[in-house]
Amino acid sequence: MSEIENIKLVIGEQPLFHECRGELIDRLAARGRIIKATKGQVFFIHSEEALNFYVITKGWVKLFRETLDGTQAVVDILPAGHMFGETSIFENEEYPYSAEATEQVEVLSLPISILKDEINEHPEFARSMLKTMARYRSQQDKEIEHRTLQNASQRIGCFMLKLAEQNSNGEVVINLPYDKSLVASRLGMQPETFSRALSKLKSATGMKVRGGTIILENFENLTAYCCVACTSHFPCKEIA
Amino acid sequence: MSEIENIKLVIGEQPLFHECRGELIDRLAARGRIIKATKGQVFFIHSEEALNFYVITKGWVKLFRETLDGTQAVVDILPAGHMFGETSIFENEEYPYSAEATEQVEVLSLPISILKDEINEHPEFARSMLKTMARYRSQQDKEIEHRTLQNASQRIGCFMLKLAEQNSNGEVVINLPYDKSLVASRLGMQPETFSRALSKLKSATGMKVRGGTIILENFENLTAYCCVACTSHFPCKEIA
DNA sequence: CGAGGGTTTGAAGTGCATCAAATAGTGTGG
DNA sequence: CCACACTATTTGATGCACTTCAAACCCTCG
Repeated sequence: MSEIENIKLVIGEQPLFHECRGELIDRLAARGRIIKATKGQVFFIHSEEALNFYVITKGWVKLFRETLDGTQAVVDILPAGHMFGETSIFENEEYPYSAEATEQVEVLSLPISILKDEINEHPEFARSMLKTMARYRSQQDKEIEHRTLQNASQRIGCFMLKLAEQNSNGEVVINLPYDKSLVASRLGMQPETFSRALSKLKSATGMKVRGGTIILENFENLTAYCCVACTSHFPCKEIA
Repeated sequence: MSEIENIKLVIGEQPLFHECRGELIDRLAARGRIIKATKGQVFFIHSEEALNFYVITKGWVKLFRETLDGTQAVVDILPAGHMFGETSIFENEEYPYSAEATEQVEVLSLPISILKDEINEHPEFARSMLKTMARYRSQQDKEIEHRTLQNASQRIGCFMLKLAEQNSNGEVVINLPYDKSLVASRLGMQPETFSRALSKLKSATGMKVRGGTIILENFENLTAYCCVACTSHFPCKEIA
């Protein structure tokens, strides 16, 4: 498959571009570039001039900001299928955070100017962007809430619930998508705290932990533990 | 002035409606209602069906969510000129939080269906909503960051910086817009913590506190203290 | 003046961070 | 396939920041 065809495919899978005509897809694809990155590679840094936005096609990308003394705050860690850097159109053309690969990552880079034109010219596109943004916003709202109402173990449990799948035995299986210390930073805690909080969670819910795989008899053990300190009702995995 | 005229005036002042033609303003005004509320009065509660959105014309409105046991997380506290409940169009027609008056408050209530129509029919409107939402989002992002990187005193200082005005003597004057305990909840801390953190801030920066009024020799004392633990550079009061 | 909220202060407890060190896990080259 | 090097994770000990509960204080307003 040619690179262009590949790019078209990737773009076509984006919910944001679902309502777009083929003509736009062609235009985007013509100017897109696939970038392969290895762990730690930086795509752009905070407040740099924003020329491109990115669509993740493989791996996980960490968004973060850091203070002068190097302490960093993780904004989010995004999986394949998500975009980043696209909000720069609203932020004086500057990236609002830094972005780096957490492992072997593949992204599609697209010029941000196209986005802007598209918003102005195609109302359906603006609408679909509005929807995407609203969804993300309500997720971030919840994030703030969790940081104030939940303790470390509950945040971990809540994070797991969003990843949980029920297997054929009726057991709940959870696979952490990346390193524990990365999960820790995503949840705003130290790796040491994560480790200790996880063992507390383990003894509270009877879950079995082996590396990044967690097995649990049923959801209830976990929801009873976590969702007490949350204002939403389980099931709440409206990530889509 | 008639109520309708009054309502039109209020709507006209909303950045969100700046680009809208008079015809829409008329339509909105015809269906708007002014509501006066006293302290503690609830406009709507979390997950209730969303029929109206609101524009604050006087006073402050607290947005919050609460867990089953009554613990509450303050999402935001909004001043006159801001809207709330408007994001429900993207949240299955449910309010994503509860809203109550923090004091004597006046709001304009408008049917949410109009918003939805407007987005679909007028691209400029969708764009302006997109911009509003993006701005708010970057604010909330910063909020998350502050909760992880700043301690209580720094959060208070940062909150003050956004309210600071320089007076004719070159002094910096800050007036807390509402009760200290409300500020505390807005910043995600207990009133007691606020009180103690404020005195620490006082001795660290040499500020003078009398009730809700704070006077400071210059910005630098405060920025040096707070902005160390932030990834943005002062001045950062891009609230608009 | 007195009632009631808001605010401050004190004492004690909890949770998370930090620093340091041990252990488990992973991938590499021999 | 093993040993080594390196990283991720766990564990321990200690300290600090914030919370909690309790009580005093202050301020305002009827």
